[in-house]
Amino acid sequence: MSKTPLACTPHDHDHCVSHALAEADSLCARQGVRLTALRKRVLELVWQSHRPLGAYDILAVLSEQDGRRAAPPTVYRALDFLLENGLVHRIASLNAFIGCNHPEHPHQGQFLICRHCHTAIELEQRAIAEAIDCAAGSVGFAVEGQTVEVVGLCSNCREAA
Amino acid sequence: MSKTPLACTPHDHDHCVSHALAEADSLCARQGVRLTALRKRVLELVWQSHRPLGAYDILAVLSEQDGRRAAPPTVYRALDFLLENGLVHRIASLNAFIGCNHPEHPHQGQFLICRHCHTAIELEQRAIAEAIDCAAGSVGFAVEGQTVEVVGLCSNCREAA
DNA sequence: GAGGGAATTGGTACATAATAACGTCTCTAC
DNA sequence: GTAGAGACGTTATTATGTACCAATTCCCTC
Repeated sequence: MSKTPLACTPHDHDHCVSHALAEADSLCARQGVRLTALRKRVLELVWQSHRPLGAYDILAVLSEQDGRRAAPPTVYRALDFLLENGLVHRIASLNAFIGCNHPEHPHQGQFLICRHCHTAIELEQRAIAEAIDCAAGSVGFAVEGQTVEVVGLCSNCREAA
Repeated sequence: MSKTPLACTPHDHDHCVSHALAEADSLCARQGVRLTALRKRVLELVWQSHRPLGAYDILAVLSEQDGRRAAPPTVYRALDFLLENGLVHRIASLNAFIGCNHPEHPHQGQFLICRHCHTAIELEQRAIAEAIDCAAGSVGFAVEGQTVEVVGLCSNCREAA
């Protein structure tokens, strides 16, 4: 995992991570579910990375940096919890996870993934979701979940190229 | 792999598979690429299944039914070829492959995947693609590839439920 | 504070998905 | 017919994800 240049300054980023963690805390409290130390740490790692993070990347940090004796199920359980409670999203095309920008309301985001810097931007465009619902409805299909993942070049990397 | 009830009669289905294979033949001839026996067989297997088929499912058929000594790379190479030439699509959320309905022109379909019967329906809605392009464009993101995979209940399974 | 049940985590083993690397064969153009 | 490219066989390995059971922790009740 090489470090990616961050879009915001380190200070901004730290702030935004701690904000996300605080919001997760209050959200879990309201839902009556437990954001344990392990789960919080996994959430922090996912948020600290601007690029989607693989389960085994998380596992490596827990083992090597935190000195925790962790095996795959430990990480996947934490990720399952975070997914269920809308705190992270899974990017199917990358087998990776990313922090959710709007955990306060249930939704399924759309993602723009830069093939160069690997940053993922979360969108939440009703127009996209509606176009899908409409097309599905016209063939009698009842939508339950949408996966929208777009690969390309982000504006920064376009300029650099 | 349990058999799924087919949307069309077996005869129709056989017809549609052989039609797809014939079209693939002529398409490859036009492109100057070789649709070898192995590649054609893999394409046939993918087409015969209404549900997306995993690489290892294909591998099992090649080994057990065809008696061919096949290992994973054999299957993945054939699938790579078929993907490159637009003859099959990959469903990222299922790690599986499905025959392309419109191989004659390059495109990336959208897929409706029934969680009950596991059938996948390919859409090709410009409205969806355009909604995505538009949203991406507004943040300066240059789209190169779209993954749209929708899970839910198909009309047959809704009625049955 | 003690007991008990549920939730959480630790840990092993395994299942599934995909690729690397190298050798051999086959097809085709010349 | 032969050289070169492309296709396939083969072995090994990496990457991703899950089943299962044991040990621990948390929280509620008494």
